[in-house]
Amino acid sequence: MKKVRVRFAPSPTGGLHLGGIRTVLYNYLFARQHNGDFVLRIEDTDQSRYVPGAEEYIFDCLKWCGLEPDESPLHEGGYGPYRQSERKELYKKYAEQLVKDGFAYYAFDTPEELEVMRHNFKTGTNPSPQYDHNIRMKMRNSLTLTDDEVRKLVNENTKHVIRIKMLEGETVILKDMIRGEIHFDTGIVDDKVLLKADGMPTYHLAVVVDDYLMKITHAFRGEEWLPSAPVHLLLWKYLGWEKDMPEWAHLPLILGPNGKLSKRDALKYGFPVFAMNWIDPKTGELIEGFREKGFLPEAFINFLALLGWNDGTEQEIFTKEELKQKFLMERVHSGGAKFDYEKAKWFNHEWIKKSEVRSLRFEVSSILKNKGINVTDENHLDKIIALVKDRCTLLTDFYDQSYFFFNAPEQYDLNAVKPKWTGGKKRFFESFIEEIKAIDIWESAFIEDGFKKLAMMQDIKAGELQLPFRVMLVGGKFGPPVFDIAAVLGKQETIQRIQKALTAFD
RNA sequence: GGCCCGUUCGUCUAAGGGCUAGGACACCACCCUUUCACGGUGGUGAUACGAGUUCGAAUCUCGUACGGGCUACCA
Repeated sequence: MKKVRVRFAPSPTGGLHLGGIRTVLYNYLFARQHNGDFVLRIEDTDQSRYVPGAEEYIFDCLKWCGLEPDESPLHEGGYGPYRQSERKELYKKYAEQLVKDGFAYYAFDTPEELEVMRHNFKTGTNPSPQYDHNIRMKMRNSLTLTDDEVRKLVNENTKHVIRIKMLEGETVILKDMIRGEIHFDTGIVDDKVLLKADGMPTYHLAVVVDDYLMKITHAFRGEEWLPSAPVHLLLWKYLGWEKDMPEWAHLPLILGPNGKLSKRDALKYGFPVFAMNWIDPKTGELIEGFREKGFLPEAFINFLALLGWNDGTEQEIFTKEELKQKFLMERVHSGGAKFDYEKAKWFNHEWIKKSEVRSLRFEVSSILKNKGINVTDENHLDKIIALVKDRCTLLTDFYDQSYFFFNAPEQYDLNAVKPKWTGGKKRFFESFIEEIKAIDIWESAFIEDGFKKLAMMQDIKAGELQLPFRVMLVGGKFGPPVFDIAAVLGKQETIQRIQKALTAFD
């Protein structure tokens, strides 16, 4: 049996968005499930749109998600090079072969001539005429020119492309793992350019040649490729490689509020669409990524996997290991799924709650550090994380939920305290300071016990004292249970904060 | 316009001819908690429409409507 090999082929022209990463994810899961290879190939043949640094960015994203490929420009396997620009000659060879075998032809039409053609043939019922069997005999190509003319043009280095010659009246059948059989009439597909005038291949040629040469067994890509699938199928056939053709699966699209999810949606609706921060090279705009927004990679992978797939049970929280075991391409939906940021946040919340304290240490301390809080005592930090993690939806929430452990309040929510503040309550806290000094075991339950006993002795409801106590410790009506806060703060700090607040309350 | 794909609560989805169409997010109410959350209990809410096949249709077939994608020397 053939070893499973899947590939992902990003183009370094933009950020890696949700749909792209989900495609990587499904590729990755499938490969790992079958002990196969996961190959990353870079589609950089469109030099005009190439963004320097985008390749590194893609690798960083994959690393953060834990979806690193076995073979790529960075981890060479036996089928390199892995950048299409470095395989230029290869594609040319096969394109020429197709011409020789009569499956493709040279076309000398200039962009301007194509423009004229589209304009002239445009009608009410056909707003976008294609370069197809209907009009190719009206254009300048090796089918309409004589052999001598063609030879002359080629020898003079006239700019030309190679186009596939799509037949008329044939039916191509695509077998898709998700969608079943799809029938296409070859006559309705245009004569796609295979090799561009600059000698670079288009996606159509490259994907077929690379998949063959790299021995790819399964090709998973987005649904937007479905309409050009017949071209690829025919190419496999024309090149004589039909028996090696991979199995196909066209993944449903991830939709935004209106249509295919785009970076516009990110800007407009304020949710991330990229794994990591991405700076638009054209506008210089920063588009925030899931990582920077405060997502755990485990949560990110989890909700992405569930956007278009489920295992048939009611389980929603999956580890990568579980996904690897349970993922089934046949259970991927055929309909597109709208991205719901609220649900994505819920997944993150679940993952933060589920995470061990020690696995959050690094992220939390760097978030605090960014806000100017340097954590020195790891033990102290662990206690804080344990206390507040259930209240954090995003990692960045850790700052709002815990800054008061590191800095005594400068201001107090006096409106919450003043109206009910009495001399009796003031005396209570003065004596509570003494009570605290006598507490041997500084733990939440003992502090609470001492607090309540003292309140009872002074004939004040303990409940009425808790809010002032809270405001004394953190400055306002927020935070975890107040005695837990005191316990984490420590005896000395608690006393100091009460004293400081007592003067502020007068 | 043509071609292709799709359509179950607002959103993600389960149910592959047979209980009252199930779960999750969001929303609402109550409980817990003298902060805010977490948590718990409950609630509102869906098979796009029309035919056909069948004892029986969300499920199969056809049509319509709607949504999406493609229609580049971009991927």
